[in-house]
Amino acid sequence: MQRVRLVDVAREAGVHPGTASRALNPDAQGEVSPATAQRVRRSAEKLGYVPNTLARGLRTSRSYVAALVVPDITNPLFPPIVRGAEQVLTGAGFTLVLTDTNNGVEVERSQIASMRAHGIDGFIIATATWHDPPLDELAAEGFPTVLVNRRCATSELPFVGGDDHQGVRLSVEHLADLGHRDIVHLAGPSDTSTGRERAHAFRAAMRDRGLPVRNSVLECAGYTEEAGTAAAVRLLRRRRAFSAVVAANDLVALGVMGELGRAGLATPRDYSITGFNDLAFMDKLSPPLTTVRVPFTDMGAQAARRLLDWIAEGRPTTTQSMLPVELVVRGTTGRREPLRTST
Amino acid sequence: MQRVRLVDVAREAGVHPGTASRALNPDAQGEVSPATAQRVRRSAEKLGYVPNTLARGLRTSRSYVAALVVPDITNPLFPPIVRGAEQVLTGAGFTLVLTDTNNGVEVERSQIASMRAHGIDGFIIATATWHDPPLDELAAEGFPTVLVNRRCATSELPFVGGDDHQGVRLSVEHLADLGHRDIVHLAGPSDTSTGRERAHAFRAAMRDRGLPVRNSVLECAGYTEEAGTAAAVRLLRRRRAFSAVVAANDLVALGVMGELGRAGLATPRDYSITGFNDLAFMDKLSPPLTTVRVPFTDMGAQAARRLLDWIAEGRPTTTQSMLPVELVVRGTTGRREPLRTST
DNA sequence: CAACCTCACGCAAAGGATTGCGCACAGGTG
DNA sequence: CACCTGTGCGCAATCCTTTGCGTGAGGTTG
Repeated sequence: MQRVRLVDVAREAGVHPGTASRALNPDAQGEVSPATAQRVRRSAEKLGYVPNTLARGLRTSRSYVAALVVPDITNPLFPPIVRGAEQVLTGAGFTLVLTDTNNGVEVERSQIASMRAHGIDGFIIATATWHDPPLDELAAEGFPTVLVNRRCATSELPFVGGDDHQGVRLSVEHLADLGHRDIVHLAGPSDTSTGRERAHAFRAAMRDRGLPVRNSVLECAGYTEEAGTAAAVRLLRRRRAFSAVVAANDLVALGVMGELGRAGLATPRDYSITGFNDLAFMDKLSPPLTTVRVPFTDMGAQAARRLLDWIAEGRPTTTQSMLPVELVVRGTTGRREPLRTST
Repeated sequence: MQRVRLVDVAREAGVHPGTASRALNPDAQGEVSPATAQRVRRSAEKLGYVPNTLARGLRTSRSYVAALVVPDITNPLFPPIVRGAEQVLTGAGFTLVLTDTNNGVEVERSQIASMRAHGIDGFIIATATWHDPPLDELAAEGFPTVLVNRRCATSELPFVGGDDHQGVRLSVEHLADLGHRDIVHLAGPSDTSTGRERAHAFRAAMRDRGLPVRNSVLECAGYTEEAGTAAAVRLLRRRRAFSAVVAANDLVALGVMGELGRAGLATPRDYSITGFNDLAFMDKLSPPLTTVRVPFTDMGAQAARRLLDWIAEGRPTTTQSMLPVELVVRGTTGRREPLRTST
């Protein structure tokens, strides 16, 4: 275990533990003479003193630990967020605890409780659903919490995410510029803010371009490839013409492309499709996916900074912030060709 | 903060805090009458008591926190490991702290120190380099630590990884079966166990098939796409015939395919190539990558179990364990065609 | 020279849970 | 009825650091 305690350092330096504490604590520099401080620091170094963060936390009720809650770390959009947050946090002397709820709201609740018992200083939450009681509770208590990527309906918690509206608008306009009129949106689940807002933005963008919006939105069961596949099945079954699809995200797009491919439809020949997120390797598909790039690393980093600010200031500093996104045009979007309906 | 303390529960139940502690602690069930225990538990529930893990940890020097150290969470091979470990850990009432060293050995050292100051109970390390002093230190102190994916030369720390030998052997034999003789291995960095061992396995497998091994191994600077690109440049510059390459991992393979493609060489027409790891989306490339599938989620889970065992038993339970891997044959390997040298 | 101020440091409590030790009481035995 | 055993529980120390308060020495001012 940790053999050397503050007392040991104090004894070595010939001072009282309290003095040693002050000497080592930058915030209390003024309260101890430079000479003594120097001596204490030297002793600490000599003995290899490492403060016991638990004991400190017990006294100060500050643990310098922040928790990041993700729905599924295996989904490639989260690692960059984790990384961005981790860099900022450790840069500020904080430690990151990570928890993966496996998309379970019950797990989310219990994990949040457990983390709080561990005395963490704040949360970064990437699992927000549109109605999310545990988060409302956090918000009500004023516990430092910032939402990332997704937000929820009610709470006034600070949020940092990508500019979904802009991303969808860019996609729609790009497709419209290519001559597409019958564009469908395979929306994300409506219990997520991203699902709702992208769908909303889609309708708005379509209307602005004078394109038909009736029955142009299908909701997917999740942000997964399987959900995309299922949505594509429904899409084909409708026997309704479409020449382009705006997918809720890259994974959904992948599922759609797979299913449509099985039905004999190829992109960009038979239809155009856009994704969202620009996950790793999306440029290596064939054809490479046209999608919206979201600065996830920045998102994680910003969320962490917001959280740190809140912890330092004692109250939330900003509310919502949207990071700019960018449409990256690749191979899955092309000029609209004479319509071909499904088999 | 946490309003309700053990004292509050004790008062509510009309007992001494010490008794309340025992009543709530499963390990001390025998020391308190069932009736009292019942009453205390009821009070605890009624008040919504959540034990303060810091205070408990301070006394017991057990924090129920384990740390996972990865070199770069953004590398798609790590998220599954994280996930596997996280599931097992939280299942056992543990919390996972994650730290990303950004491939820096100095960061690794400081993070390990910082984590220990936080009183964590053990480490799962995925950053091991072949010579890794911080790990030797951990090993020497007998601090619960298990290595995952990579191990190091010296330490006797428990290790769980994929069966690199088997993976490489399967790749080589597959290529040999397709008629390839001039196979090169683009090895991983020799300061990683995976780099060394895959290279070793490659030579052994080649020899066993009676294939030439002289100058057949080139070391890459890292496990990245860029390193693969650089290696491919060197490969072409040698102007030495080859018809197949066994890449150190998928990322390297991707880099190689990119560079060789720029030189006018296509797979599987002009050369065959195998990867290692079977990252997400590798089946969606064109052509889809032939590679070795490694059970990363299991790996993470097993590593976590080993760690938990060690913590519970007070000493390491097993030493090395290799998980079986599997060659998944896809589109980047084909029959050897008449050789074409580079431009 | 006395009264007062400042600065540096010591003292001890606090933070919340665990646990070894010992006491008291209930039940059993001679 | 007296004594003994065992069980259930209370007491207080402990884990380690931080911090409000107090004290003494040394210096300044009237």
